[in-house]
Amino acid sequence: MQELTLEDIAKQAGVSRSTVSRVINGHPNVSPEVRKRVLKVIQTTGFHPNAAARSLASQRTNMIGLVLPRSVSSFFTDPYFPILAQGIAFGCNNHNLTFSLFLVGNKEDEEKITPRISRRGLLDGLLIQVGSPGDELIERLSKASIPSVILGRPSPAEGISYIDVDNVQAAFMATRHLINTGYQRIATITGSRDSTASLDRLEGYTRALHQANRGVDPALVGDGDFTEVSGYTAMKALLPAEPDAVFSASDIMAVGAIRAIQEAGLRIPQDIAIVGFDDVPLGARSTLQLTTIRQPILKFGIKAVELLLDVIENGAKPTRRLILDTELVIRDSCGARKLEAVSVER
Amino acid sequence: MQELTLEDIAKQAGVSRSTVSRVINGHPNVSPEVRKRVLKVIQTTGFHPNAAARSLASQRTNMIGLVLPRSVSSFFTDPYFPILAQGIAFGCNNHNLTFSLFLVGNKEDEEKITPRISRRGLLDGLLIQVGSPGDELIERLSKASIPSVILGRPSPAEGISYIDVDNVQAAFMATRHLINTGYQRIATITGSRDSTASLDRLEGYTRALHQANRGVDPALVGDGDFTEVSGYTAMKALLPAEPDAVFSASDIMAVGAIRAIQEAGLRIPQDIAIVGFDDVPLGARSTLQLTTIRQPILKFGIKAVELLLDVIENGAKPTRRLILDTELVIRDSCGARKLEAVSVER
DNA sequence: AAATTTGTTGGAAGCGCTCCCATGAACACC
DNA sequence: GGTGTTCATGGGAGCGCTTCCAACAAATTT
Repeated sequence: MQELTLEDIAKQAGVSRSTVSRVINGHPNVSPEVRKRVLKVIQTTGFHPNAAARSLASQRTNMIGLVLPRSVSSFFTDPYFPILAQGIAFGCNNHNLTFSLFLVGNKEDEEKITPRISRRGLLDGLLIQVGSPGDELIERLSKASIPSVILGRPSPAEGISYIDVDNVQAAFMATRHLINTGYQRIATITGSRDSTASLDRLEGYTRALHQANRGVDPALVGDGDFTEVSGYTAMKALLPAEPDAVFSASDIMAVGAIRAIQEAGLRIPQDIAIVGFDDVPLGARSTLQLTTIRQPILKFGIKAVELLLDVIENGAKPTRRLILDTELVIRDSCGARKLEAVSVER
Repeated sequence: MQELTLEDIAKQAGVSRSTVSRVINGHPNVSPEVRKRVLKVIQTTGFHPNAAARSLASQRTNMIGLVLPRSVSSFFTDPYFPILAQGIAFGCNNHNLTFSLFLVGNKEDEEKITPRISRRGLLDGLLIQVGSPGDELIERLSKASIPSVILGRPSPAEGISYIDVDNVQAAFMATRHLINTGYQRIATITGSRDSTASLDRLEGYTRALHQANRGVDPALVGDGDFTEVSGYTAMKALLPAEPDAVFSASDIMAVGAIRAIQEAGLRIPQDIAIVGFDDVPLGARSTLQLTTIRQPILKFGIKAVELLLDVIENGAKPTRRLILDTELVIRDSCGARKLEAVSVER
C-alpha cells in the first residue's frame, strides 16, 4: 500500500516529479492551482517522501545525535540526564529533527559506536556530553569532522563549540548566600575533580570566600563524584571539622549529605545549613525543601539543539560559546527563610 | 577529506565497486587476497560507506525508534524510563542499530512526529510504549504499517506483537508474601486505572487474597497514578482503614506512601509493612530498604530490541508475545526478615 | 580433451529523491 | 511588433550505494 513515490504523485496530479518536489519542500514558483492540486493528492494518498532518498539527494538527514560517553554511567541515577534528553527531544521536535541517542556502555560499545556515528549520511550533527578526560570519545569524534556542540565545557576548549552554564557564578552566588546568611564554617562537597563543572563550582566557592576575606580550609572541602553515596561519605568525613553550612555541587550529593547529617543527630538548617546544585525534582528523596542553584536543564537542551543547527547550517568556523545563567532558589535548607521571617516580625 | 566513495576505494584497490561492496557487507565469494587488499585500503583511508545511500539501495536503515506517548510524562520523574532507554540502547549497540528517541511532549508534537515516524526510509521498526487509551498514537502508527513491538500489553492486543512482564503473577507473589508473613489487613495502591499493568497488578492482588479465602475490602484499595505524590495521597486516604500492610504498584508510589506513614507517626514495618514494584534505584529516597518486585527493566529493553528485529526480518505475521518473569526481593520494609531472624533463634 | 560446474569479478540498472538547466508561456518594454 | 524579462514547469543528471546478471577463469567431471 505504501509503495508510493514522488513519481506516482506526479502522475496522479498530472504534473512532473520536480513540481511535486517543489510543493513538498515549499519552494516558491509554483502556481497556486497546481500547488493545491498536488497537496490534495498527497493528502488523499497519505504520501510521505522516502527519507533515505531525500537524505541521499540533499545531503541532509535532519537527524542529530546525543552521545553520552562511558563515564556518564549515571544516566539513570541522576535525573539530570533524562531531563536533558527531554530538552533535546523538544528542541528536535521544534525543528523537525530526529533525535538519536548513543549511550556508550563499555569499551566495546565505544569502538562499535564511533564508526557508526562518523559515517556520513547518518547524522547532520552531534551533541556530545563532556565526560572525564579519560574518554577519547570527543577527540575521536571531532576527527570525524562532523558538526558538533559539546554539552559542558571541554577541558581544552579551543576550536570547539560548546554550551555550558556559568558554574563559577552559580557557586559564587550559593556560597555568598551562605556567607550573607551568617554562617562561619562553610564546607563544600565537590563533584568529580576531573570535570570542568566541578572545578568551576569549586572556583566559585573559593572566590566567594575570598571576597569575604576568608580562606579556604582544606578540612572543609570534601571530595564527591556527583553520586548520592559520595555525598553521604563526604559529609561524614566533613562532620568532625564542624561545619555550620555546606555547599554541595549537586542535589543528589546533597541528598546523601543530608542523610549523613541527620544520622549524626543534627538538624537542618539549625545545626548545618545546606545548599545544592541543579534543582532537580527530588521527589520524596527528602522531605526537606532544598535551597539550590537552578540549572535551566530543559532550556539547555533546547538551546543546544539550536546552537548545533547553527553550526550545521553556517559552518563551525567561528567557534560558538553559549553560557546560560543560573538562579539561586531559596527554600528551607539554608535557614535564610527563617531569618527573613524574623526580620519581618521586627 | 571525507569525500570518499565506494568507487574511490575500488580504484585504489584496483577492483570494482561491486567487489568493495561485497567485502564491506561480508559476502562470500571474494578471494582472500582481494578481500585483504580491499580491507587494507578501507583501513588506511578510514572509509565509511554513506548511510543514506546504503539505506536507499538496500531498503534497510538499521535504525529503530522508541516512542513514548504523551501520557508518559514521567520520563524524568520515574527512573523506570531512563533504565528502559538504556536497555534499548544496549540492545541496539549489540546489533549495530541506531536508536532514535521520540518523546511526545504535547498534542502539537504528536501531529508533527507521526508523519516523521511513518515516513519510509527512516526507521526499520518501532518500539512503542503503551500509554493511556486516550493516546491514538498506537493506532495511528500501526496504520503506517511499520514493523513494531509494543512495550507493555496494549488494551485490545489482537494482531499486535508485544513484550510485557507477568504483572498478575508478580502482584500475586507480593501479596501472598504479605499474607504468609501474617498480615491481616493488606491494602494496595494501584497505578493509573487505565493501564493494563495497573489492572493486572490489581488482579494479582485480588487472586492472592482469594486464594487465602479473603475478600477484597474496597476501603483497602487506594487509587494512584504511578507518581510519588499519588502514593502519598492514596496512603493518607488508606490510613483510617487501618491496614497493617500495603502492596504498592510502583516503588515511586511506595516512597510517597512511606512518607505518609511516617508522617502519621507509624513505623515500618512494625506498624505497617510495605512492598513495592519495580526495584528501581531509589537512592536516598528513603533510608528504608524496600521489599519489592524486581522487574528486569534492562533485559526488557534488550529483549524488546531482539523481538523487534525478529518482526522486521521475518514479518509481523505470527504475532509475537514475550512475557518476562519477575522476582520478589525481600528486604526490610515487609517485616519478613525479622521473622526469619526470630525463627532462626529458636 | 571436451563439457560441465563452481567461484570470482565487473558492468549496469536501479533505489527515490533534489536541483540545475532548458523550455516555453505570459507579460512588459521600447 | 520585436526583444527582453519573469515565472511556471518538465527533463535529466546525479547522490552513493546494493544487487542482479553476464563474463570469464579455474576446477571438476565425463
